[in-house]
Amino acid sequence: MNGKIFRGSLDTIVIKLLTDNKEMYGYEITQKVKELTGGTMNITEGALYPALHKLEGKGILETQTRSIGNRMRKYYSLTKKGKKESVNYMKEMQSFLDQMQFLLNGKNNLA
Amino acid sequence: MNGKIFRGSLDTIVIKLLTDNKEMYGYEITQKVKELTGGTMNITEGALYPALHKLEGKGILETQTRSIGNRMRKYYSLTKKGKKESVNYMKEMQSFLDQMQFLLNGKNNLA
DNA sequence: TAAACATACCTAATTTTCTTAGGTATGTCA
DNA sequence: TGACATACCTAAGAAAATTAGGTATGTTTA
Repeated sequence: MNGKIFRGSLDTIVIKLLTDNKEMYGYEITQKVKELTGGTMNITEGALYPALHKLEGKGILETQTRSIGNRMRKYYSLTKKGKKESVNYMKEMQSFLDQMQFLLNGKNNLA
Repeated sequence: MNGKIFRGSLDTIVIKLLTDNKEMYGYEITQKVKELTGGTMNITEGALYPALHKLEGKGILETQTRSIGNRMRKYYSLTKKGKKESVNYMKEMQSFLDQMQFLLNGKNNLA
């Protein structure tokens, strides 16, 4: 993913998108993130596909492969477990965002 | 660093602290972050020292070693180059925080 | 109609950045 | 004196990315 800072946030992005959209396929996810961020964030396929496989292996995502014409698409959706755990992913990310925002904007040199 | 999500943000945290505090030594940085975040973020020394050495190698930080009694402290501060580049580090992090906040809170499924 | 580009999946080698688990040495406090 | 804090460090391994491919179909354009 470009923007450089992301390491660790890809899983959370995927899970959030699948919370909002029920099911999505890999390529669709890359396009959606590009669209939502006005091109600022770009998920590379080399990062995304292994991440999807990992989340499936963990039982957080499940897949359903469908043929669209002559093309095949692998749709990902949250499992029951994934829906439960998504809350923790969001909380952890929000906590990080808050702490980081505080470190950047807080008046850190008052002492 | 604990919290799991941070990968990539350590450099920015260090540079921000050195923007506010002129000069700090390694151990002081770990304590300061713990203090500022109420113990939520903990920078491990195994992550910090290599990061400091890397930033020094890049010409972003410079060091001055001082003896405090029989103890030695290695003080880090921003170089001229480091001060210039710090702006970009902050901008990039802020942009990430904004985008991420939007992805988490934005109404992503209106379409 | 052939070339280029978009869609759609994937992997492997390498790099970056972290965790874990040490090591060394001095200072302080119970 | 033994534990804990201060203060520096490194090395092995894991995790998650980048980079650079590969395969195949569908669409657009020169």
